[in-house]
Amino acid sequence: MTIAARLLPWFDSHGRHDLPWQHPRTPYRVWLSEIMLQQTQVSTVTGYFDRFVTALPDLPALAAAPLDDVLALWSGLGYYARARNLHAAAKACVERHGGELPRDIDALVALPGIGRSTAAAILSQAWGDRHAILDGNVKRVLARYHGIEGWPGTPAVERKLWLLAESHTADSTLPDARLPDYTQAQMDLGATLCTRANPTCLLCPLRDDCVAHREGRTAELPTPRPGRTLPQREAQVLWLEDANGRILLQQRPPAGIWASLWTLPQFEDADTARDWLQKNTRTDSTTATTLPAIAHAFSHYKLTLHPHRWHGIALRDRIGDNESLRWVARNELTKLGIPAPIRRLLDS
DNA sequence: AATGCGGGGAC
DNA sequence: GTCCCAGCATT
Repeated sequence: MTIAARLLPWFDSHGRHDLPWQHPRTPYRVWLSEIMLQQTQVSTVTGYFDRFVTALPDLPALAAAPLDDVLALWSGLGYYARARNLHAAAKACVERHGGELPRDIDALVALPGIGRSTAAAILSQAWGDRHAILDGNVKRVLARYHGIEGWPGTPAVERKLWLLAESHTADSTLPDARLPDYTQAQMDLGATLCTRANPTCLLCPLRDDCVAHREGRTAELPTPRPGRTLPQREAQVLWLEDANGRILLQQRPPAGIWASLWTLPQFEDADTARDWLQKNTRTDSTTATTLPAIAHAFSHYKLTLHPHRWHGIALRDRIGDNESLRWVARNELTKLGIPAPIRRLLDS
């Protein structure tokens, strides 16, 4: 029996049919959900999704919104390039595609933030077009089902998996009308049964034909990523408040970590922070409180933040040579894109 | 082909 | 603590 033949009946009774983007399942909502779900789990996304579509219910609304609004709606979700690309893609659709997402794989991939798998997921779910997806779930399912060796992050292994995914999607017994369900079913299987740790093979519709299950190797496949030790970095952050309780925020550079987001002024070491403070503020009659350090992990390094809080700060008249500093009232913080650990700190 | 890019859930 | 998640863009 084919994968689709086993998967579809399982999906009908055990798949997820109540995800927010399934009702209604419009191209815009499918697209937004796919972008939010890149490297992000469903449980994390649902709250952000509802808030986002309430604020920006369709593609033209997204295209017309200021980027700052989009980043504020994204604040805390991570990988902020997704939000910038989403916004840019919406604008491109208004200019080039009449305000709608194109129903074409190449036109979709040409949009920023949409790669091969995301384009396929949009086309198959929104329109029922026959395209294979290859996300983390499908990679894990196929690596086990076929007993594919090697870390799926390597191009050679990924090539293999794409070919397998395409051959299963080409199944002639898989009706056109069921492409949205087949696509969803693959992800549901990976997310609910064929999980990374402790998969529930007992309930799996594919287990009779699964190489990893047959050979007792589900714990070894897919091959894990080679280990890395993450470098450790430190930074000082200044939490400055003026006499009115407003907080001084600084917009980060357009590239790099937390690009274009608003954070507390951040420095590599205490000396640099002190110099900046003396040059740009009048701190004569104030004293600092040093707050507990904050540990934060990125995918490629660890960062320890050392916050220092000052009250009653006034800036000197001539302040630096850029426009990236802004006094922000506490109740205005929700309107800005602020990294999660900084927002947590300010809310504490 | 390798690296940069967040935040949190699961263990 | 570690690992990795509905990946893509850049180099």
